[in-house]
Amino acid sequence: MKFSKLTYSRGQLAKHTNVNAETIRYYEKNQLLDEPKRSNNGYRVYSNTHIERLTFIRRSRELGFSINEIKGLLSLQKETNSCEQVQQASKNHLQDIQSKIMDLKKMETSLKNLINECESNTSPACPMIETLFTQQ
Amino acid sequence: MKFSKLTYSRGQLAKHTNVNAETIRYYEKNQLLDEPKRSNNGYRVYSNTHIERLTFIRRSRELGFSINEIKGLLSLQKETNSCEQVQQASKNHLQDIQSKIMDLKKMETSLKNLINECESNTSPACPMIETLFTQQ
DNA sequence: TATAAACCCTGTACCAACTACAGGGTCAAA
DNA sequence: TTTGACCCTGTAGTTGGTACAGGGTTTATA
Repeated sequence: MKFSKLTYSRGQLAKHTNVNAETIRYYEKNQLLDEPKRSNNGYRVYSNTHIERLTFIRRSRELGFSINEIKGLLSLQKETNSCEQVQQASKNHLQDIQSKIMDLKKMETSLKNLINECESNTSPACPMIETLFTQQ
Repeated sequence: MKFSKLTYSRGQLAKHTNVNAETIRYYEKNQLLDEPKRSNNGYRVYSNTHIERLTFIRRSRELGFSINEIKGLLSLQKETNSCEQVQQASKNHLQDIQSKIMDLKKMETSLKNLINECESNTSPACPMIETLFTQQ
């Protein structure tokens, strides 16, 4: 990916990176994104470095990394020979994702069962509601 | 499940239902749980009805229903012949869960691929970080 | 050239679903 | 009697943003 311009306003950065303009301010406030220079009128002036970094943040968010995890990755990025640590952090995160998947699959199964009971229901009471009220 | 007592303090209700005592106050403020009577000293006094309802709420939360969805279910519970509506609400919710599962599985796959690249890495740079910085 | 639209700035409030105080009052047991 | 475990209220913090309000600037168009 090549960048033709050298500087960008907040709105332009937003468009280039597919990140909401307000979110950019949020990332700055939360120290994910460096404070950019300002032009005479006080407007933020971003560089290609910001584009790269913000793209990294967006991709990491899409992978489900939290803001704090991304901070960790960004600090590792600066170090050499940090690949193992990056790997370890990612494996931990992978486990989180996998356990979320398992939780949701449990929900899915339980919910499907309840819906099936409703499907074959002939009584006036709803078996789903009944079960939720009485189980455990 | 049989209840031996007729009334409960907030802490006792919390223990019986496995819901945090502060959460009970939160549910009351958000109109999920009826305001209980008060004793002379101002303490909340709960009944078995509250136990049942709070159990319903907890079970529904465990199935991933939102507070608003639970409000909907609780209002349906009062109506007769609402089983179809309950079913429909649950099917909608099931779809939400299933799309969350798919999203997480996508994350899982991408993350696994990135970790595998790290595994076979011999260069000083971390391929995961590189990819996150440069992709798209 | 006027003016309107489209930006940019700041700070703050809102969302969900809780949790965790602070700063008090009450109650039960040793 | 005094200590600890409760209870009360209101409010702030959590996560990852989004959405104003109330201002200033810049750009496009009539």
